[in-house]
Amino acid sequence: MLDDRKAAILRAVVEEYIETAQPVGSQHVARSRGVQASSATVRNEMSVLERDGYLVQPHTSAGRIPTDKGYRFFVDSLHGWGAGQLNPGQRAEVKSFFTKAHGELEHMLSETSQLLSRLTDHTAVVIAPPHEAASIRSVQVVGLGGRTALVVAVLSNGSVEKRTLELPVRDDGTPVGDGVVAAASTRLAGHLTGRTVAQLGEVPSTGEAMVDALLASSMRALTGGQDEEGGAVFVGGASRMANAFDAVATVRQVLGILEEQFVVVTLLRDLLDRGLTVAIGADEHGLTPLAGCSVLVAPVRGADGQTGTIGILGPTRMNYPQALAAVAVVSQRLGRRIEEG
Amino acid sequence: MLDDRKAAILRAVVEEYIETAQPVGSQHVARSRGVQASSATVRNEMSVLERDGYLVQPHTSAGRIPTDKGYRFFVDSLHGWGAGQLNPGQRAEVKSFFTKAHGELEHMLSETSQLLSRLTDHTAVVIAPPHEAASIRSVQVVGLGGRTALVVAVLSNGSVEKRTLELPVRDDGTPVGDGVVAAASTRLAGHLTGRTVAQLGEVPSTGEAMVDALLASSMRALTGGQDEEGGAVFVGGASRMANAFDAVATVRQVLGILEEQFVVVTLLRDLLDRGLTVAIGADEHGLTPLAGCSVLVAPVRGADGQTGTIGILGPTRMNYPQALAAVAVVSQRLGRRIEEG
DNA sequence: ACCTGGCACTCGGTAGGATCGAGTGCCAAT
DNA sequence: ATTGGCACTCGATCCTACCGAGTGCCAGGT
Repeated sequence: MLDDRKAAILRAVVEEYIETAQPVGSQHVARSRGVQASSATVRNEMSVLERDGYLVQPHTSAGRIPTDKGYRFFVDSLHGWGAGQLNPGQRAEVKSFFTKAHGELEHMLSETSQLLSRLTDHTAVVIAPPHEAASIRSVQVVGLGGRTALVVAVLSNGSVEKRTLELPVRDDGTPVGDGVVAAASTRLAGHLTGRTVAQLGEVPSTGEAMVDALLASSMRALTGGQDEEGGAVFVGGASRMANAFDAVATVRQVLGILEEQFVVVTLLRDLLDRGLTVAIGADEHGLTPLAGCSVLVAPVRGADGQTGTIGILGPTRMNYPQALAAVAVVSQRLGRRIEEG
Repeated sequence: MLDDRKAAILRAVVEEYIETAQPVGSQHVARSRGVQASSATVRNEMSVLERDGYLVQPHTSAGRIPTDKGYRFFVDSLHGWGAGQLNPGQRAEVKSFFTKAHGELEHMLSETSQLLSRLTDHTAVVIAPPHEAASIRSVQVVGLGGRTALVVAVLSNGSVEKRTLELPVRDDGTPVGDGVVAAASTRLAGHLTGRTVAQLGEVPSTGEAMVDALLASSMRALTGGQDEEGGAVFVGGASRMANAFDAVATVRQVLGILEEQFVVVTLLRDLLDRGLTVAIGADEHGLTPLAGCSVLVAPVRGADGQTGTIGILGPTRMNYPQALAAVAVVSQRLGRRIEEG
């Protein structure tokens, strides 16, 4: 693909550009270790790299900047060679975070997104594991006093799903009473407890019309709301996006995307499905408003093979080794932590 | 305080500055309707207004810009005179939103924050009503399979509280079984159902040690986590903050504040307590990182006298009449909607 | 055949200077 | 007390010159 020297030069350019955000010239590259050549030679090589699409010049007689393809080569060559390490302070931070972590899953995931953001100084995203595989530990129908009731399901992974529904009304126009609600509740519990969310099945008729009606709407509520497709999204450190770009318009655009949870979830899931861990630029992740951004993902494997997702979003010129290391270690420890419950 | 002409001039300056974001000069003011004077007179008046702290000049021989004090006078004079109206399109949007609104409270509040943000083109905040006043409709302890269990409480306002806890262990080191969990669950339900969250009281001893231990830790979990003080925070349209300022550093700072839920909640609650509906600049809202920002709040009164909060956050040079109108109508309709359940 | 030092050239960025014009402050006249 | 007039200020804009990092290319060396 690229001979050793070209690769070394390209790596040097990427590294320096990531650090300085300035176009890098042949002299700097020639001086950098790992490259054994005069600036003139480097110039020649760089012009070839440019012709091959790894570098661009912002304008004639300026240094070179990596293209998305350039970054891609960089991270690929990185991937093989063993990623970077977190510095000791960060390692300690991660460790103390996960030993102190406790309480609600949601809360912990939210905190995790902030941790990851702090580690990388970029925006982090954490997506809770979907609960398709989880089994139902308890279901309950609770009347709320008015015409409305709530179906509450507790899942084996500790999450709680709830749906509101309208109580069926009797012929005289009044909603059904506590007795009917209780009957439906126990019957629902009897038939659904232990099943997985994915396969709820049917609850056989009781013979009592009102109870059946309530059961039906409960089931509808439970299965209906499910289409959210995967768990909640936690975005941490969105404000750090403002460090990444100096055009306020760009910041706006990126933040706009981050507000659309659906888009974010789809993006990360899609990348995982494609087996990518890092997507560089719009060509790879497919979101034109995120041109100039890279996305980094990792699955979080807990028990039961259910997987959550974590990722970070930053400018294409981000510190990939550091970010990859952070994502890797956090995904690993978070997975372990979830497994423990 | 200010004679009529000065007031009119000040108003004219504020209005034009809000619209154009440019320092406004005496000629523009003289030409604006509501002011009957030559530009020379306006100049004299404006220099008085500047001496009194209502206006500033960014630099000599430039137009004037309102100070926070100037904005304050403006919104006060507005307040008396009857705020602005939403335009018909926006009215329609609000109406259709609240007729279509359905489902989970949380989901609706989140959507509402986005609605409010869309209406005002600023960042909106919605805080769910605290559930101190709500009564408990159902409590349940559910074992999760490992050493952990979940206490789930359904409240009369439709919200669900859950806390994880460690199951007590028997002498032989194994966690207590389903029987104990069930016993604790029913006992808990018996004693707490119907009470308000604020006054949970004590659950009398059962005589069985394991059950008592589980009851105790359940109660600790229920009362302990309560300190979150008020409901969840929903921030809508944070990305619009990037429209308000063109210094990326400012945007960063403001977004940073928005990420600290506690600060946001405290801010809005504090303003409500002080009886303010609009706080202009750091002097009034007290957050130096939000210098150059105004905060607009309104309570959302639902049933039971429990109140949520909505607010918007924007640059001091925001369209106050429009924003006030939007906040007012949304708070009103949201309150009504919540009351209905 | 490949590197490398040397050299002319390019072009963005910065600094200095001239000009423009919106806006002010002040004064004298009404 | 108000207003027209006038000199003055000062940011914004434009132009020019210049600097320097960087390039492309060539000719000489290994």
